[in-house]
Amino acid sequence: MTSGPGREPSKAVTRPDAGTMAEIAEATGFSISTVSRALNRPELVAENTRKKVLKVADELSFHPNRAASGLRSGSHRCLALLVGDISQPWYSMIAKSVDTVCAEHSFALQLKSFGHDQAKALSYLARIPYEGVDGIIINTGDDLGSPEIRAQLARIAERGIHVVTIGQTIPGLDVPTILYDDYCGAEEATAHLVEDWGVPLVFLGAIRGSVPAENRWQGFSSVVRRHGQADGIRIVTDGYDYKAGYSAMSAHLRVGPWPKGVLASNDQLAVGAIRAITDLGGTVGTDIAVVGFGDLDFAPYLVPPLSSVSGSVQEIAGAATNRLISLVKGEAQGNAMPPITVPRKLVIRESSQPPPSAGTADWEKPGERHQREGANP
Amino acid sequence: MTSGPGREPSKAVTRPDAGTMAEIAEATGFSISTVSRALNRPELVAENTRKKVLKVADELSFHPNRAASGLRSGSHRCLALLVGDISQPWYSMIAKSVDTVCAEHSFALQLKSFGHDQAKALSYLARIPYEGVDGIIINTGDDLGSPEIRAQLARIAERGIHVVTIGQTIPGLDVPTILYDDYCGAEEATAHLVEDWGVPLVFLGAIRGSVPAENRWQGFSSVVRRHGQADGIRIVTDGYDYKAGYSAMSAHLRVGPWPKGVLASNDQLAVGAIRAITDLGGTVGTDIAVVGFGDLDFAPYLVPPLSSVSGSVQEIAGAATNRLISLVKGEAQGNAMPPITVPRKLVIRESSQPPPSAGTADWEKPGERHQREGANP
DNA sequence: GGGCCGTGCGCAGTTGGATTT
DNA sequence: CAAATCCAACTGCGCACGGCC
Repeated sequence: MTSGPGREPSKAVTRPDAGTMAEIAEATGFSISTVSRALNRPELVAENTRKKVLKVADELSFHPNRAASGLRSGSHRCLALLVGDISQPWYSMIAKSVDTVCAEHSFALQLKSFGHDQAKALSYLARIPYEGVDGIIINTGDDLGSPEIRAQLARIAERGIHVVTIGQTIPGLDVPTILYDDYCGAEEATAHLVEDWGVPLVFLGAIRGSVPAENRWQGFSSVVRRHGQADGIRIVTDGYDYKAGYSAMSAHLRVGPWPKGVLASNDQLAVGAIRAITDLGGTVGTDIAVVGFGDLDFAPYLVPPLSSVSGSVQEIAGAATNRLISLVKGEAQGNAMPPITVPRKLVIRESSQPPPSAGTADWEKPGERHQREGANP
Repeated sequence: MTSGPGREPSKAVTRPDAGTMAEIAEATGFSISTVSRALNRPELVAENTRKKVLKVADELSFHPNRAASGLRSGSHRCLALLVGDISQPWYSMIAKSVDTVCAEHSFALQLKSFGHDQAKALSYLARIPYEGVDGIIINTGDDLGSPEIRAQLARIAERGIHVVTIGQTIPGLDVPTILYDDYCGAEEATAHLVEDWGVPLVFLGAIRGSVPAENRWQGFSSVVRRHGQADGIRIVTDGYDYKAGYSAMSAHLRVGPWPKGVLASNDQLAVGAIRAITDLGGTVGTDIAVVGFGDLDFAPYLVPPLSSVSGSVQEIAGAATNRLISLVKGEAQGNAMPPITVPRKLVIRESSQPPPSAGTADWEKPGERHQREGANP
């Protein structure tokens, strides 16, 4: 098989001309290590040689091989994003913002979507230490307090891989966290419903094990309680998608007196609820009010436009990513980062605008609605 | 600083007990290479030693370091997914399916969402050869035919990194592709509209440079032409989101006679269009029909439920990912993979169900609608 | 003398310390 | 001696070779 005195082993076959530091070294006459320093620590290299190296590097459109540089230095310039389910709008918006910030810092991003399946989350976490990842952002509504998850997270932290969470703290693990002020957001929305629509109200969505949903429920019930309604009514849904909202709401409406308003734990549930109400002959925004959480892109464009508790996704995801990158680069200490709480703000649209009885005139003219709407989609 | 005769260099500080092959070797008494063989090529190792190695590996919950093994072997067991915009439902559904298949094969997945920005796409592609990625799945409606993009793709292919595309072929680049039969899907939807609603009809969404949208437009106009309507009317939108559909549809409805029906290039545009029609006093499903493309999760739960041209995302994303993994593993040759075309199927809901004039009785009873609807959400 | 195993090198960089001017 | 550069070791793993029973 040996054919001639060629000095290359088997390399040229698989990846021709990989554009390595060795090539730059050969082209410039410097050693590989000088090339490396010229690129990474310019202050240690003479002005002139640095220029030469950079010039050749540019000509070869050289980028360092992530795997190789990470191997020795321990820094792979790569983050991981672990989310409940990337196909849900909320998580995909988070992913977009995280990806954007990563790209700005020329970090790569690994995606791990565990479909709200604890076992899958666990297996993803177990592999993290070997993935060549410097840090991980965790965002899910699911409860991460289980001993197995916490054990894996401890292992990860032990290996020097940094962790940042969005939306919930993990008991026993002291990592930077970005939170929404869901409690206050729910309070504001509930106050609006009580004042403009009255009681009873129902809360849609608090299944067990969801941390943000629990906060929203607490905010809701605190306001309801203040108005003499015990804790308020809680409709437990089987999941967080459109269908879950539809099913749970339908079931509730069929068996008892209708509430005056609904606060849903996210916009998908709200959409399902609106459909259920409509199906049963109700008119949302007239007979009954619906408010969602998240203020997804589609909220202003639904029929009727959906009121929702908004919050800047960019802000929350950007903050998380920037913090993680700071940690990874060693520019900051995790315990020196106070938790951030991002405010929520209620956006009122037709699905919960005060009913005709309490409202003003010109309410029926469709042309005008658009005017009002244009302001805050 | 040197305190005592400790024999470790500086390792223990940064990442204590990394769980390497060296540790397994030490624990079992075998050499590192034997451990490696026991794990990767069991047939070359004695039954007994293999068992011992596997046992210890399991106890240490050992996984090979991706960076290191990829460095030497050239296979990183990692794919990249390049999408137009991960925050759009379509792409996030694709991402979910791709992630799932990757996890099944214990491949990692890098996410690159370029926000429909050609420059960003280009910079992502330029870095691909250095990211430690074995292959890349490209899915976007944007036209990838530009010379710069094609040059980068050629470089990528040259490095032995495999490419698979979803939704469009790239001229001059012979890579496996999975397509939807958008042309036929549009034909079916348009035929339905013509027969049940009549003409004129409008097509919403064909901005320049979107390949699937172009196919949908062609399918639409071929049917319309057959009914003596020249090419049909095409409303060009400024993007693909809810807002674009709303703006374009509003503008169109204000200036001319209303069409009998609308075929939108995706469901987001359809939602925007429905809102525009409603705002201007129309009733979707009675005065005018709307059909979308994609059949997103929310379609059955909108008011009115949205007709849409569906197609299995799992099928398309799964096929693409499996093909790419086959290529990477060397189990197949790219040119031996015929293009797959996944069928589309029209799902009719209330937004385009035949109008009262042509329909039967009991059409107004809301309770009944749900019955009809329950069949196919 | 053919299974079984260890040695040594290479992958593409990074880094501490030695070497050169 | 200080600035600039180089040498050699090292990262975790895979593979060709060769040695040993």
